[in-house]
Amino acid sequence: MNISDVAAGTGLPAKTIRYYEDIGLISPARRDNGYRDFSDTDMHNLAFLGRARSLGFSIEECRALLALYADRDRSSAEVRAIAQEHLQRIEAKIAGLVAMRDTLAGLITACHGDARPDCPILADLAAEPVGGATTDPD
Amino acid sequence: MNISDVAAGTGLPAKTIRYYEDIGLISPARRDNGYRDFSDTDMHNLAFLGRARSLGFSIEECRALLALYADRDRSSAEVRAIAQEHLQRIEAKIAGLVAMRDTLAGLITACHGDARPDCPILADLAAEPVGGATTDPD
DNA sequence: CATAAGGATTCCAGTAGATGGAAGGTCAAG
DNA sequence: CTTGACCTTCCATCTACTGGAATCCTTATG
Repeated sequence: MNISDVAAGTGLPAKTIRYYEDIGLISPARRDNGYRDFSDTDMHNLAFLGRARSLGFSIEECRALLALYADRDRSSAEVRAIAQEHLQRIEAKIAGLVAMRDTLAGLITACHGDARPDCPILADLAAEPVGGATTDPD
Repeated sequence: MNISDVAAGTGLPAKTIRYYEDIGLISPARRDNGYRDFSDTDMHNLAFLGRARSLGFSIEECRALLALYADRDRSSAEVRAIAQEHLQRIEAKIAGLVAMRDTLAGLITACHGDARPDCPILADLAAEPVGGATTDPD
């Protein structure tokens, strides 16, 4: 198969597929004319990579998962550990974003958003470390 | 003030402060010896930037917000628009991550995670477009 | 056979937002 | 004068691609 077939089959851009070869995630055969010649396995692995990436696994995690996938003697515990760690990072990211969202949503609600310059959003961003607490902590 | 004072005062690494100067977010004065000489305003602006960044605003949004902050004739509507747009991107990101998390959490729950190679996580990543439809499309 | 379109190839550069490190100038203390 | 802490610039690196240029290969058509 040519790269465009694989691109169509996996949904990955040809550029990305070449990149994945560059960084050693796949190693498709070459024809005499220099064209890559993808096997069904290559295609399958690329689809695997596409799905893993869409779940947010990093390239290095994808590399590890692909190796485990190829290893018939793997333990499911190894795979689970990678996924678990990734899940925790996602949870952390969600928590961070939710905190951002809540703050931001509060500020947006507080801002009248008209022609006047008065703006709680800027006021908050500009906020000096509050006078009250610093003046009389005890 | 020297850069390390501002770093301590804002919580931003000196490297980041230099970087912000590089990209034109701030332009501190220079002393004869070449050292940057930060004013209170510089410090204030850097703190502003730090807070805006921590709310997830992009550098370009920060630049816009800083300009609006400096503009006494701004309309709060402009600020609100930037924040609103940013909020929507955050919401979208959260939604994407929550979808990832749910899928991943489901797979992790399904995986026994022991010494056996059998693993629903890999099985899902490897999933071919289901056999049923492809075998008999007509 | 010439040619032109459409794929394929490689390689270089750029994206966001820093961060690490090397090489070297400066300053204050002893 | 030396030591060590601080400052400077510049270049490289990170993630995961993506865009574009220049060139080569294939296939169809006149």
